Amino acid sequence: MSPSRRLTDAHPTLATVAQRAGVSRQTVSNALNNPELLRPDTLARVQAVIEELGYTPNRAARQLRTRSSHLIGLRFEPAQEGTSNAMMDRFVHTLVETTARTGHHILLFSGDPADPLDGYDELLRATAVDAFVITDTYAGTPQADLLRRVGAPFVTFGRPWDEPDAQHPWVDVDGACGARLATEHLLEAGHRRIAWIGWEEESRIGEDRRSGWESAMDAAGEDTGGLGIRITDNVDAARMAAHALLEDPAVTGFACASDTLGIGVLHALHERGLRPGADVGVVGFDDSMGAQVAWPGLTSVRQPLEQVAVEIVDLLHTVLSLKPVLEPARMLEPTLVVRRSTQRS
Amino acid sequence: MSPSRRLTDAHPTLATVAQRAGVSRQTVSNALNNPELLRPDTLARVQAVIEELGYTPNRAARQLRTRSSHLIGLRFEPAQEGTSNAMMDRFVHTLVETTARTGHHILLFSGDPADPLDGYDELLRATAVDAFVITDTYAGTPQADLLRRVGAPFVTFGRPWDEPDAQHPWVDVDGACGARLATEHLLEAGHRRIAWIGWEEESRIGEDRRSGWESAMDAAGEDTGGLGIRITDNVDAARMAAHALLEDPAVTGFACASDTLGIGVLHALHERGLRPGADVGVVGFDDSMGAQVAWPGLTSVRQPLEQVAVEIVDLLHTVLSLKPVLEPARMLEPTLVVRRSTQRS
DNA sequence: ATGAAAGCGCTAACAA
DNA sequence: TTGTTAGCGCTTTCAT
Repeated sequence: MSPSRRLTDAHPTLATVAQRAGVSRQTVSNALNNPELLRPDTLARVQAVIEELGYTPNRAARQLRTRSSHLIGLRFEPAQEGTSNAMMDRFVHTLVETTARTGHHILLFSGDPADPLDGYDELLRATAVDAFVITDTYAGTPQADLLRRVGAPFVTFGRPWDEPDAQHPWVDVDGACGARLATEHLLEAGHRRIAWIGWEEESRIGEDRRSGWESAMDAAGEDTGGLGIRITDNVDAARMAAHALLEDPAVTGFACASDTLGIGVLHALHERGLRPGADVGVVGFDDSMGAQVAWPGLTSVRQPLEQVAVEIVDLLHTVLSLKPVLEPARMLEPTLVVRRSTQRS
Repeated sequence: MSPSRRLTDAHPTLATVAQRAGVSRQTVSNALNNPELLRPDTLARVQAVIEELGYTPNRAARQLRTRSSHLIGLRFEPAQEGTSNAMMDRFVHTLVETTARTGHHILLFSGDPADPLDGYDELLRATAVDAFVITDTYAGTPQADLLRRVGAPFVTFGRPWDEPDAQHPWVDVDGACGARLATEHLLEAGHRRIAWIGWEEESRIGEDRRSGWESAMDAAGEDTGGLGIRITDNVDAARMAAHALLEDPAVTGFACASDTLGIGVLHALHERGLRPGADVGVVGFDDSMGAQVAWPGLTSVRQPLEQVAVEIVDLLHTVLSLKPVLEPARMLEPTLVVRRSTQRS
């Protein structure tokens, strides 16, 4: 058995490479960061030694010198309103992959859930990260205010609800558009009295989505009176709300603010012996695992999370390069994933 | 509007604090790292200045000097076999919180999915991380071999299937125990012929779980012939497998390797007009969102992911402190979350 | 108990 | 095109 080695052992440095290649340390540094400055043969020689020794620049030293850690901070919360865990996973994965393309990594940190600002300042003062991605913007954007104040680069996933003309870069998904898509889809299937089951009024995301339902109904000349319900995000609450609404046999469509709510409606239909799709159309929101496995399949609005991540990284690079941000606000459109809960046949 | 400031501006350093407090830089450093060396009044004075200036030591400089980044590397994959996205989320969150308590952060990196080793070596050579947490151990542990070879500290979530006496520290959840729990629960509810719907034979995790079903059935004196099915992890495959098994009316129980499979069984019952719980008992695995929202509620085996994370961090600290690891292999037991799919009433 | 000196590995600025 | 010098902010060692 070979002796256990510590991480620190035997790491070649610039000096090792330089000596071996018969050049100065600076030349090796240039070979890495400004290869066009070297004569081709010198470059080749240096690169060969780098390869041979398996040399990788020490991050700490580089960071100390350049004041750039190539680390992007992301405060990692448990499930958030409007963003189920699995959604975060899709988002974060693309974020990791996309930032990796420019040698950046994601640094996860935690913070007191009661204090949306917790954690940011310390990482900043320690110069541990170059920038932040902020995801919990649904309750205002105090983090954005803080970071703007201290001049730290950041991009948010989520628009600044309370300050529509805040100048910071953000990417968001148009929830109203998603709900409109859902409602129009139900209208096309022949449903007229389409109910909305959404979240409490305090939820900005919830109200935004609801507005999409309203506008689609208005455009179709349908009355929404008594059809818009606000409840907590919970299967049973939705089940009971659906039962109440279904007392009126004219109600044959449900657009919901989440898959959880949509599944609650499905349960109510089941209990009433109504057939999802054939008798009553139901659309959820988020295209979560629940929507995929629910019986008989729940049509749902899917957010382009991968694209959100890509756009965020793009904005991040612009911000970090100190270039002016041409399009600091980017709204992406969700799509509808059709399953049997809205199919008549 | 205040002028935009770069991250680098105006960060106080040791020297700033020292000057302000009228001591040497060294004394400030000691105030931070060896406060017991200072006279109480000096310490108080220095701490006051640190507080006043909002000083936080520069990570890069400290890392360069101490060769410790306080960063833990975690390769972030999309959904993995046996670990749904939402599960990873629960696990990672606790990991972030627990490591934070000792000033560590999680660094996410990606790697070529086809190469389980991709990414590790580079971070190691750059001395970017102090240690790794490895989660994708279901297909062997080549990463562990690599890291052991180069002497890098790490802990795996998942036992070394192919090398049962590998000496590296790991934490895992006893899947056989979980399946046994599920099967015994069904037996207690009065079911005798209990089928197993699991994954393909190549899956170590799948075979481990299956063995728990077998041992529980054996202990109860029940024959398992023809009752153990191996399919891909997919609702429809499970639905069809369940239909086939239900041709034998004596089959009234299903233990499954995942919630997806359990939900497939629920769909089959529904199509046959059988009542989950009352007529046929079904148990899933993972306690995912699907199990919670499935109609009428799917009993499921829940992994103690939070505890897994805590144990991993504990092992990590031991390894990083170069102390001998007393209990390098830790097997945790899952629990059963009972819902209506196994309730007779 | 406190201070001075040295150096971790790198790159920016300048000199050759 | 390449080499020399200096210094990023910190901690370790040794002297006081």
